[in-house]
Amino acid sequence: MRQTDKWKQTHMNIQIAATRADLPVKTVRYYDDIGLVCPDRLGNGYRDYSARDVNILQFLGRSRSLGFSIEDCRQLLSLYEDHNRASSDVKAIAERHMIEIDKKIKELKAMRETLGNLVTNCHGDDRPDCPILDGLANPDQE
Amino acid sequence: MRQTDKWKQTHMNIQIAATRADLPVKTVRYYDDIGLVCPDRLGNGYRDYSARDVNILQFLGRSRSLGFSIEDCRQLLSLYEDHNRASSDVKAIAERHMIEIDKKIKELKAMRETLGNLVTNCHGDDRPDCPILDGLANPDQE
DNA sequence: ATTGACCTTCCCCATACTGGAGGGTTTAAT
DNA sequence: ATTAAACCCTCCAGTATGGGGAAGGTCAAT
Repeated sequence: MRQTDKWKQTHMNIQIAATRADLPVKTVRYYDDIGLVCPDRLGNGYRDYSARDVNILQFLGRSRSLGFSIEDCRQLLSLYEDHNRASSDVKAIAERHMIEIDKKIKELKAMRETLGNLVTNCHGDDRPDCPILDGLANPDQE
Repeated sequence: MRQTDKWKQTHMNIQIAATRADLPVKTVRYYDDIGLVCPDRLGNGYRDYSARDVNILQFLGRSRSLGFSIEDCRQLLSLYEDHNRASSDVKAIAERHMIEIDKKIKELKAMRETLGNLVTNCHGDDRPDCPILDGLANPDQE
């Protein structure tokens, strides 16, 4: 049986699990190292991922792609697995993260605007005078 | 003479230089380590910053605050000091950086929207059912 | 038996600093 | 003159999230 035919197995090596979760093998190994997803081990020392492990890896992949930190993910995961959780706890984490994202967007937009002004004013030819450098050297000059 | 009265000196210790450039002392020392701003040294080994060094530190602070990487800053600095530069070289760096910023803004906005939808749908009370966790577990479900 | 594709651990690398330990120097006050 | 505070120095380790690669064990197919 080839590795790539093992789609219906419930136990698999790291590469198959990583492929199913759409994550790099290195990342999956890292998540084991830091105690996020620690699969069973086979007699030869190989990691042995279950279908449930893969589910959790996918959950992590999606959480990370939404920008949650590893520590946020750890909390979300623990809530995910706690069927007595309060949804307000989840919402609090997500809202806190949303505020962070909004803050970053705002910062980037401010940078982008300043930079855009400088770039617009720079003719960008062979001559040395450059409003971008002038602006970086002294932002208060007009 | 107190340190804080040394505003008119053209040679100063690291703390005064850092204060003038509005940068942490640690950062200024780091910029020396990586060869960005390497001041003279006094007989006792202390760094001795000139007014010109402070200018450059300010230039760096502003460039960094616009999100330029240290390596970008190194190039901008070298152009800043090269009076035969072509402004097009500066503009190219700035435009490349602007594209990066635009990309990040776009990514963050996408995250923010997805997250906003999840948060909006979560009632956020004591009950365990939670659209946020559901969305993270399976993003394709409605 | 061998080859190639797996798997393992371990260590270094990246960004741009930040914190702290351990120790020398200068300044101000006594 | 002494002492304490406030400087300064270098070096090491850590942050977050993995990526790259070496050295070596295992497995499947030829």
